[in-house]
Amino acid sequence: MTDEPTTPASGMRDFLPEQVARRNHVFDIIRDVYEGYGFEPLETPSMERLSTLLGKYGEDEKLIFRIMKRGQKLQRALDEDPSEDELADLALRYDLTVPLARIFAEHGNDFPRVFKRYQIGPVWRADRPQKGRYREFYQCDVDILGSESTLVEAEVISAAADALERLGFDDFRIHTNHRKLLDGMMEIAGIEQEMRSDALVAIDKLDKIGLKGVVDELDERGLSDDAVDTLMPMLDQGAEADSPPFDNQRTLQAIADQIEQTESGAHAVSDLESLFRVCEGSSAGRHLYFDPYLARGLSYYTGAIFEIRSDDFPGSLAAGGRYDDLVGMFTNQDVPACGFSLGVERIIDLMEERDMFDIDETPADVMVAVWDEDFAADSMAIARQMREAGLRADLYPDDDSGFGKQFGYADERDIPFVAIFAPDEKEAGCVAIRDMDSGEQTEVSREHAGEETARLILKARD
RNA sequence: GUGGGCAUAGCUCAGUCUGGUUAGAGCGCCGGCUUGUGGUGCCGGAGGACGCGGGUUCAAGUCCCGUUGCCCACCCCA
Repeated sequence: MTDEPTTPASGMRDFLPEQVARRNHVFDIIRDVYEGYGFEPLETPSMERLSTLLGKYGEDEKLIFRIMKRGQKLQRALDEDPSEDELADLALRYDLTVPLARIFAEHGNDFPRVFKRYQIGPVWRADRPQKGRYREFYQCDVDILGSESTLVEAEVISAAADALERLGFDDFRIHTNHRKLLDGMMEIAGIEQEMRSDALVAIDKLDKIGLKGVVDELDERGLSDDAVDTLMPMLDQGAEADSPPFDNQRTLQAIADQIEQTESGAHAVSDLESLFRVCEGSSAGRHLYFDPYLARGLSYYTGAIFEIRSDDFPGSLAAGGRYDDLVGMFTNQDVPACGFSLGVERIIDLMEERDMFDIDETPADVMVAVWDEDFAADSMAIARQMREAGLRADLYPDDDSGFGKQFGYADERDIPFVAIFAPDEKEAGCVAIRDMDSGEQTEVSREHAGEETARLILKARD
């Protein structure tokens, strides 16, 4: 006995078989939907060079899990009063988007002119854990590189909306805004460039701290009263009821007149108009909610931005947007890009809370019992016949237990049938198949035990 | 990085405020009733130096200080 901890490291989780089954169920549906849109799978390593990740995320960079240099390099670094970043040369990936930009910069010529990819995998953030927030969590990303059309925005949010609907969600909103719209507003309000990201953070909090809260926070962050007085009414023209049906076009028009005097504002209005129009034909359409207060923290977004929210969950279930300059940070070429990421952990948490899982978690279709040591080879042979007939067959893992114990084991694992081959059955040349639900036993021939059992089970399921 | 809450059996928790004989419950686990047959029932059993360290006291699971871990909130984010 030692006092070594047995819980996973902070913010990390173990998954028991039942949980894995549920998670896989969710991943399977999402993958199926994404592939249905023609997205191709792409995988990148869990670790990246630290320099690849630095400078892409803004403030959040401090949450990147750094990996220390090793051996002599570490010694050398230690010798010269190093900063945290000088001690590390690698890092766990912080999201799936920046690695995508890197791989596109490397392999761009190998991809089609417009490249649609999806990726499902874990990412790591050194955040303090909290409800719906983990240090290791899966993201399910779709991204389209190489097109400036708003059709691309429409595709990625539709894929996400379809996936959510397939998982059983209905009451979610896709909050939509545009970085350039916010830029235009801030320009009109005379907010200098270096204040703008601060302003965005405050604006983004509307749903949490309310209108007055936003005004106070803008004030605290050092914006002039003039700027705040100009900015807030513009934002507020966009305020509409946050339940469907949403009249996004009208909301946009209310803002457009003023905002179109700036170049970026005009660009944003035209983008959003086009997006709203295109989406009318998509599954995202009825969920789309133009929200001028949506800002988003990540610094790489350049155009439309999105966040999916449900009233039952604090924070967002999914997020994304256009990031036309990210690939350019790795190579000279300009590659327009837009992506969307489902926060599956939060989706799964919410599904657990709402008891939305309804899946068959049985680990096997049938368990083959073992009478004694002398019958063990026969039991193995029967299990093999069952598997060859396409059944998931489990073999009782011991040869000296009574049937009572063996049935208990099958019952505990929710295995619906038990196959029995003991002296009586051997005598009769049969295998007894016990229905664990009813207790009824049916005999199948020893020779064709596989197919006959498969038929029997199939029939019982109807 | 900041604030708050919690830590007692394998699990979920009572007991702590108002210190005092062998620390409880439910569930789970093991055995028996049931030597070719489970689930339900009845009977029995195992399992805890009360997170860790120190202090106060005749006496600490209970009060005080520290520490670690987890959870929740803030910041920020999927």
